[in-house]
This record gives sequence, structure tokens and C-alpha cells, in this order.
Amino acid sequence: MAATLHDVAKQAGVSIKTVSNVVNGYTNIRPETRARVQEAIDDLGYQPNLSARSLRSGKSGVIGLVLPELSLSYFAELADAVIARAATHGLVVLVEQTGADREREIAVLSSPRMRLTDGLIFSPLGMGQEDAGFLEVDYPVILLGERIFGGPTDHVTMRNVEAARAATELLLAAGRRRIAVVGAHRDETLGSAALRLEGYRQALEAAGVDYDPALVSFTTLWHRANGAASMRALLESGVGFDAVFGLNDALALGAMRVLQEKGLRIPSDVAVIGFDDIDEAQYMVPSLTTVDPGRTAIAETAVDLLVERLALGGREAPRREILVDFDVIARESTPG
Amino acid sequence: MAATLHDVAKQAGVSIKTVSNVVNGYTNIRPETRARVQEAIDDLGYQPNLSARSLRSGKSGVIGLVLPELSLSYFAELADAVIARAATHGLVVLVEQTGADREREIAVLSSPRMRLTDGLIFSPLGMGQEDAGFLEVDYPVILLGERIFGGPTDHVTMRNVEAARAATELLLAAGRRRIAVVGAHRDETLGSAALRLEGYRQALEAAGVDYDPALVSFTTLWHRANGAASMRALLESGVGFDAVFGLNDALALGAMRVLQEKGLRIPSDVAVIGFDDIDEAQYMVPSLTTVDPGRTAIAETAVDLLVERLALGGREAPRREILVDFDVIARESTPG
DNA sequence: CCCCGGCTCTACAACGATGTAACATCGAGC
DNA sequence: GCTCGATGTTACATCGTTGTAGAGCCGGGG
Repeated sequence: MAATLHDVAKQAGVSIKTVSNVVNGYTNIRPETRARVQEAIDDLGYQPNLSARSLRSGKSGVIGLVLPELSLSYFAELADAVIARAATHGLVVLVEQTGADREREIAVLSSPRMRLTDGLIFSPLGMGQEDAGFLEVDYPVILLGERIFGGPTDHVTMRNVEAARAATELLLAAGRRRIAVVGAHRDETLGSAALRLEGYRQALEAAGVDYDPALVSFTTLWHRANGAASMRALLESGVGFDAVFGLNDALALGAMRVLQEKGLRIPSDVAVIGFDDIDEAQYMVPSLTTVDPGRTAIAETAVDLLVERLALGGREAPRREILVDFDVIARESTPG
Repeated sequence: MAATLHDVAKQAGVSIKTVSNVVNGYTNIRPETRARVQEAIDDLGYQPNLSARSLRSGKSGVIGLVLPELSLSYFAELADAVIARAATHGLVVLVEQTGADREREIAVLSSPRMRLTDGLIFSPLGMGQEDAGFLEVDYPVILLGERIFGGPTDHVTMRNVEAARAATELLLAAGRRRIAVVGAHRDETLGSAALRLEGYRQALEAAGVDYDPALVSFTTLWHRANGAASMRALLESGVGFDAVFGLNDALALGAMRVLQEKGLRIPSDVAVIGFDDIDEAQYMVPSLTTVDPGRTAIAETAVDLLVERLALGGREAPRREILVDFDVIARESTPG
């Protein structure tokens, strides 16, 4: 059985409160008392019981991270950054997966399973704008993603429109005028796909290039395979293009494979740009030009905001909507 | 403030223990009492306080998963499976990253941070056989990986030697006799690289094919980039080969890119096989033949073993060494 | 009519930590 | 010599939950 304050106190011949004071670095303790207690602590290998501490203090030192699934590179890398940042605040991270399922996302918000976390970083993919009310809970939540805007909680997200516009502008600046899009979602007005497509359109308009619907291919999940399929369809349709904007990197990589299969050279025949800057993008040949949407900044900002909320201890504070900076990362798949 | 048993009891006009009994599904309660209590619970939105429950019961319902980093696809997918399996047991997972750093791995084992977990699934990369003693802790640990064998804890791992042998045999069966290896580690006797290389050698020997050291290229980290670099070195060295065994998929994919750059056809000129069956392997063109080392089985077995240990409640039980089954998954990068 | 047993329900004491208030002890100051 | 304040330490209550022991009530059997 693990030693308790009580055991240590008995061995050191002091009260448990004195041991507690030593453990917590309270200053008014005689050096010899402290030494005696410390010896007993080391001797017994005492470790504070975090459940008890948490019950007493109302804080567990654990934050929850709720995301679709770790198998998606973007979320794995996000989780990596969240965990690393949390560690610098002395917090540990409990990870829950929802499989992008709306019901499970909603369930997790009210689940007692989560009640031992002090707060949540919440990244939904299934919930939509109409579900914003579910975010109204009595613990701090930091919302990520593009599914809900203007909800009751803090929100950290990326400049989807501007970043997509910058990506498109990079292609335009290279003289490309026929820019295909891979990964659009049909009938979506919110969410990453719609916002990035909007950025694309803005860039075209600003450059005085007509928007050609034939260049936009739709798909569902943003997987490599869908990127490849979309590209095949585009090529077969006979529509001419000299550049491709993959709405995320996986799509761009899938498209890139097909282009190379068909003997098209990248970037001379077709330039390719992605979105997300997942790790493997830089290892491809040619390496993929992409947009770093600020994933690390999102993770770190989310943790920091949550830590601030926790420090408030439940007192009210205005909600914040934070947009992190993005970066266009030029690599070999675009000219120049 | 969140409602407690006490609040519910007051509202329902019963004792807190009765409420507790209702919450825990204790049977001997009059239906009308139960209904009254349930109403109060719903009314107040009562949720059990898990810290208190955990203090009282000595169990938190949280298990820890300690791994190098989630940015490595293998570990992200492992974590995905662990979390999913834990959920079926009603457990949640706290994920800690060590960065494959020996000191951090050792620290985590004795960290009070981890004391609120009931047990650990521990996947070290920095510790070695000589550190086995650190695994001797007073909570259940399930060890993963190939860094420590015969330690004091349960151990779940893959059949590295046999799986690597099977991979090599698939190439041999296709008539390939000059099989290059990408990703060996110098001076390693334990660990994935050494074990997989051993399987390779066994397969060659059984087939009566001489082992040619010139075909084995060494590297450090198992990244795409290192796979590509190794392949370039092999090609430049002028040593002839008709197949490549990447000791993991990332290496194989890196190598595959370089082969294609050089205009070599896969699999007709050079067959390629990997190891790990990461998700992207099947989306490549050509898709990568690889070995599923049983990652999902490892994750699920680890969780199940831990659950069994937890059920023992500290009672002794013999340690178990579990080897999961592997599968060779033939895809387009090998003939046939 | 009384006792026994089963069903409901309750009171109380834990689990291990910490905040509060208060109690010794000591030296300094008047 | 007595008070005062600072210092060092302690007793106690408390966080919210659950296990244990047992109390009250009812009906059935002797």
C-alpha cells in the first residue's frame, strides 16, 4: 500500500499537517523538523494521493482533449502539441476520440467521464452551428475548428479564408490562371472546405480571373485516395489546368501521385499546393508547397487560454475569438 | 456549483446513501423512492464527483499511455486503438509523451503526475534492457515494444523476427534473390531493427541465399527522408538488387520515391515491402506491400491485460509475455 | 402473540489531503 | 514581570463518495 501523510507523520513524530506543509513548501518550519519529515518522506517513498488532493482543491491538473481521431495526421500532430504545451503548465492530458460523430461529441460534453478534467479543448467535426448551445457547460471549454462560430466559449481557429487566398495567390503570382481545386464539399456554407473555397474565389476575383466551376472537384473525406480519385476525374473531364489547390495536404498528395503517373511534371506542367503542412509533405518528391495554418500556435494558444480560464476559477470573463497566423511554405511543388 | 449527493438527498427527502444507491443501481429500493430520487437527480443535473469516488474506491477509471510522440504515425494509430479499446471497458486514457528520451521515460514511471491513473501502458524507446528494474513499481504496467525483455511486468509485443522473415520470404518466393535492407541500426542487438534484420537473415539462410552485407544500409531514425537517403546511397554504391525490405513503412515509402525518380519500375524492376501497415501505405501508387505486425491486437491486448490486472486489485499473478499474430499484406509493390 | 427474516432505508465512519483557527513557545519591549 | 508578536506546530472540519452496521417496518410461521 502506498504511504499517506498519516504514515509519514507517525514516522517523523509530527502531525500530518506539518508533513503537508513540508510537502507544499510552506516556509515557517524549523529546519530540523523539515529534515526529519523529509527523511520520513524519502524513507517511505511517499507520493501525494492526487484524488484526495483533487477532491479537496477542486482541481485535478488534468485537461481533456476531444478530437475526431488520432489516425488523422492533422489531429495526431495537434495532440502532440497540446500535450507538450500542457506539460509546461504542469498539466496532463486526457484524450477522447469521437470519430467525428455528432452524438458522441455532444455526449462527451456532458459525460461524467470527463468530470475529472478541469477543462476541455474541444475539436468537433460532426456538430454544426445549430449545436452551439451544447457548448454551454459549467466548466471551461476552448473550441477549435470551423464547425461552430460565435458560440458561448473561447474559440481558437485559423484564417481559412485568408490562408486559402494566399495559397491561391502564390499560384497566380507564378502565372497560373487555371487552378483546379480538389476537396470541395457540396452544399457546405461553414467548415474548412467552404471557407477555403471562399479564399480561392477571393484570390481569383482580386486577380481578375474568372471562376470556372468545372475546375472545382467535390469529394467527402479528405483522404489521399479521394485526392487521387478527384484528380483522375479532372484529367478525364478534359478541363485544362496548370495548377492544383488541394484543400488539405492528403488530398494534394493523392492528386500529385496521379499527376506523376500520367507523366505530368510538377511544377512545370502543373503546380501543386496543399494545406495543413503535415509532416510528410516535406518528405515527398517533389516536396509539397503548402500552408502551415498555425497548427502549433492553435494548440498552444488553446492550452494557454484554458490555463487562463482555470486561473479565473469560474469567474466570468469575456469570451475570446482567436485567429492564429498562417504561413505559406514554398517547396518544390510550385515554381520559383 | 455542481450538485452533490447531499443536495439531491435534501431535495428528494432521503439520505445521501439512498441517493448513492440509486445512482449505483442498487436493487432494494422502492420504485417510488427511486423515482423521487431520480427526479431530483435530473432536476439538479447531478453528476457524480469522480475525484471523491476515486478517493473512496482507490480507482480512477483512468489509464495512462506513455509513448514517444504522437507525431509518429505508428504511435498515433496505436494510441487511437488503445483509446478505443479502453472506452469499451469504460476507461479513459491519459496520454503522456516522452520524446523517446530515457530520462523522461524513467521519470514518468515514478511521477506523481501519473498517480491518478490506475495503471500504465508503457512504450519506451530510450530505455534499454539494463533499465528493466525501473519497471518495478507498485501499480500495474503493461510494457510494449522491443527495448526490454523479461522485465518484471506483462509484455505485449510483435513477432519481429518471424514477421520480418515472412516478409523476406514473400520476396524470395517471387524469385528475388538480391534483397536490399533499408533502416538497419548499427551495433544494436535488441530493438526492432536488430530483430527484423535477424528475421531477414533467417529467411535468406533457409532459402540458401548468401547474406551480402553490401545490401544492408544503416540509418538512425525511421523517417521517410532517411529511407530516401539510404536508397540513394544504395543505388550509387552500384550494388545490384531486385527487391527492398524497408524495416518500417516510412523507410520503404522514402525508398520507393527514389526508385521511381530513377525510373525504376515497382515491382517489375524492384519489389518493395515495408513493415507496420500504416494507413498511408495503402494509398500510395503503387500501394505498399507490408506487414501488419498486429498493432491493433497489441493495443487491444495491452488494454485487456491491464484491465485484468486492475481486476486483481493488487493480488499477485504471474507475468505474461504475449506475442501477437502478424499478417503479410500483399499489395502492388510486390509481384503477384 | 411473538419472533424471525427480508426489504428499505439511514447514520456514521472512512478514503487522504488541506484550510482555518488556535495553541504553545520564545524573545523583545515596556 | 507581563504583554505582544512572530514563529512553529497541532486539532479539527471539510471536500463528495461509498462500505458497514444496523434500525424500522412488514408479513408469515410457530
